[in-house]
Amino acid sequence: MPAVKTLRADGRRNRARLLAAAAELIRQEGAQASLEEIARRAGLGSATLHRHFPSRHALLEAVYREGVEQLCEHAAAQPGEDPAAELDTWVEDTTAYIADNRGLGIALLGSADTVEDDGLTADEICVTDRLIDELQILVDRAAHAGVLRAGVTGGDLMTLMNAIGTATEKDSATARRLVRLALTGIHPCP
Amino acid sequence: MPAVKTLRADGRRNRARLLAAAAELIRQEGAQASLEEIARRAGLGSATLHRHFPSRHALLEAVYREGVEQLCEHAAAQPGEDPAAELDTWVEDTTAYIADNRGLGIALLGSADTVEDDGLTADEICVTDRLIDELQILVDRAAHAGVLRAGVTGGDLMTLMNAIGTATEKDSATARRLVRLALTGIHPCP
DNA sequence: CCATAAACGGGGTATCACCCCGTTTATCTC
DNA sequence: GAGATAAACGGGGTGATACCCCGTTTATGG
Repeated sequence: MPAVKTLRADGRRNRARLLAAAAELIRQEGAQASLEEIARRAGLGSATLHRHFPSRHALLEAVYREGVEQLCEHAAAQPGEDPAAELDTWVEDTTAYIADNRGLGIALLGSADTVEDDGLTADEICVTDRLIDELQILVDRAAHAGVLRAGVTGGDLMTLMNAIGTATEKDSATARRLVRLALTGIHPCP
Repeated sequence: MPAVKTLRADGRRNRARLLAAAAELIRQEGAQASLEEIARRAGLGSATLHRHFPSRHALLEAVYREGVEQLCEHAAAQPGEDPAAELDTWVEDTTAYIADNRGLGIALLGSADTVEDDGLTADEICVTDRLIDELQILVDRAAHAGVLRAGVTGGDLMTLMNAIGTATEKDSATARRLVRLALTGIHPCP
């Protein structure tokens, strides 16, 4: 028997429907979208939503994770030659994604301290780690090439990305411009 | 008769109580604090709160404005000699303030598009303008001194400040570090 | 001091998050 | 393949909330 509990077939299917409906509504209305409406659009009862995702935070986290996976695959598919440009591009693309998916980042960051349920934090860290792991590879490479200001961490950039992406909701062009602005500061001057 | 309608004495007093209660609760619970609870703490009925502030956005905006006034006075009281350092300090201080007053910035930025009431936008622009006016003086001075990268506007910095301040809620030390990180990019290299 | 309009707040409605618990359904065993 | 078993479901209840109607109280100016 597997260590991780496996969902029943209908459970998996309904969970996927909920995630799809949530992603759609969140893109339209932001992270405070009605959970009832999400369940309604998925054609399921609200109790089912709450069983799969015990809190709003858990649902947001799951939606976020899906996008993150896509981003990571996208990033992995584009190995660049210039470490600085590679880092910049990844950070810029990821920030634009966060901007396009309104409020996900801040909802995750901001509700971390209000989460009182145990066990949930583990999952959350998992997602952040997935992103930071990917980012840290680029950060290390840039640092090794000497094109990164000392003391800059993957976590710093992660927070910055979340910040800019969230503040420019639905306006990924501005997000890109601002992140580029902020990024020019992380490279030592020629 | 004055063009602006003046409030009755009790109206002014109760409005002030509501603002004080709102500022306190928002500092504790963030921008999604219960409006009923704010009215309760002010010792007033919820209808009174809704009469003074027709939407959550209007209330947040009023609370924000008070803090902004203080910030502007604080900034005006410290005329520096180095334009670059002066700009940096103002941006850093203001960002730290935003961080300390959880979610105010993003709540204002993010709900701008959901506001359907007319006339409200005018007030909102007013507050943003007050801050940007102050900022633009510093930006212009830095630009004139040649210590500002071309194309950087007061609005860019404003969004960046809101972004970082909001993402680092309650952690103004991190806010300061990140804003300093982002800022080093806005000055041309020596 | 009185008339008038401004300001108030109790209580209504609608919506929401979240949960209980009886019902349906997938899956496993024989 | 049929029945046992537990997993998954969802109708509907609870309590809290945002927001508003409307009868009552109170400030203010003549």
